[in-house]
Amino acid sequence: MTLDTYHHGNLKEALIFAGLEILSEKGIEGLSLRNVAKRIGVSHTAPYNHFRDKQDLLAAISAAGHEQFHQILLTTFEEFKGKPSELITEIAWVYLQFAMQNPDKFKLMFSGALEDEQKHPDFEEITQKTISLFEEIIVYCQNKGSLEGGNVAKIAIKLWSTVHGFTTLMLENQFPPEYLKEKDIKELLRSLIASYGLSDFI
Amino acid sequence: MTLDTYHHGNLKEALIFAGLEILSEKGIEGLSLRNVAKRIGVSHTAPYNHFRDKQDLLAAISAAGHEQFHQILLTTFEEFKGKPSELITEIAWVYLQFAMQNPDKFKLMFSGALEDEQKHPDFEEITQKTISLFEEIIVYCQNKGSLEGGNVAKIAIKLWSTVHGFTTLMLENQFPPEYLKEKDIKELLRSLIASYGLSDFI
DNA sequence: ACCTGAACACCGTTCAAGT
DNA sequence: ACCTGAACACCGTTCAAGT
Repeated sequence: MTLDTYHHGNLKEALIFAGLEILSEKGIEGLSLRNVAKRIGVSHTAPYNHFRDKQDLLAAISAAGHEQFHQILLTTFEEFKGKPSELITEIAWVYLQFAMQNPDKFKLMFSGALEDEQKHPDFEEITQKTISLFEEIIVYCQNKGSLEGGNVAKIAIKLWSTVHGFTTLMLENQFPPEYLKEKDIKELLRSLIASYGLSDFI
Repeated sequence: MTLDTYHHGNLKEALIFAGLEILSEKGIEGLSLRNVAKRIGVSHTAPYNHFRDKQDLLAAISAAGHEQFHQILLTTFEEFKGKPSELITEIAWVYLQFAMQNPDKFKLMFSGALEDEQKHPDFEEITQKTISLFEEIIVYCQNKGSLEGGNVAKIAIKLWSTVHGFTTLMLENQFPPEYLKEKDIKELLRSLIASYGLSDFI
């Protein structure tokens, strides 16, 4: 109606940000195109000027989540470079924490709401960047002697599978209560990945 | 209209079966209450006589999937009791295969489309049965010396996390292509869980 | 007890129209 | 180039009504 709703300027970024808000407030079920449009006071068809369809908006929101996730991992890497024997455990710990603190964001990022990911280059790029960071951390730990040697891809698959599996099973409440009674979760995580050859200890 | 659509008899089972069909044909996105009702020629409100809401139908469909999954695991256990050193690998292999062959069924079963699972006793029961089977297999392998000793719950968490993580990451195409170029997947799975102390080999 | 049809408040998407 | 509003085909859910 009035001019300030017109030519919003950075409508695209506003839509992504609103999407992240709705995601944490109402979950992935409550995230609709009409919802995010209404939140920033724009017609429900306006998003189509910036996104091909809902999938395209979801990919952008997911990519924003991956940017945040990558930043957290990078910070943890820098922080624990001096303690290589604790580094992998710490990475696993922030992985789990990110998922528990942002459950719906994490689900959107990793569980396949995105069907044709290759169609969204921004998403592909940040995802590849995180995988490269994972590999960098693995090689760093190998050189410091706190992780078994050998093929990096194979160790990446092992560690990532273990941590991701534990995280998703925790997130979806699949573990029976008696599995989690014993110790604190961080200690459990540490023992999970201890099998992968932490040769020297603290 | 005519009498044969009336008093369908076993409408509840028919709805669950139709749901499983739609799930494998059109995926989880294409599974709606109106959809499954239409498939068996009943009004779109008829399901409400047998299910509280859509969640309740989804829980029943998921439970049916878990029944099938449990049967597969049980068969594999019986089949490989004579080869304890291969048993865990074989269980992991059918776990992965079930997921790859029934992707949307697997996602419905494990990724949290069900929110309040404790409200669905059938679902809870079959899920607990499968976990008990897992534990039974672990203890069997421990006694045969093909798996490390120690707390069963902890080993269950380890193995399940690894296999489930690998499976979901495979399912969602999260691994970059170069991770999977090397060898065949079953060999990769075997090496993934080899760290968990397969003391004697074939 | 079990099923139907109208009704309501939501969706994603397309399209002609406005600036 | 960017935004709007009507329109269409779908949803889940409720409710009065039928047998």
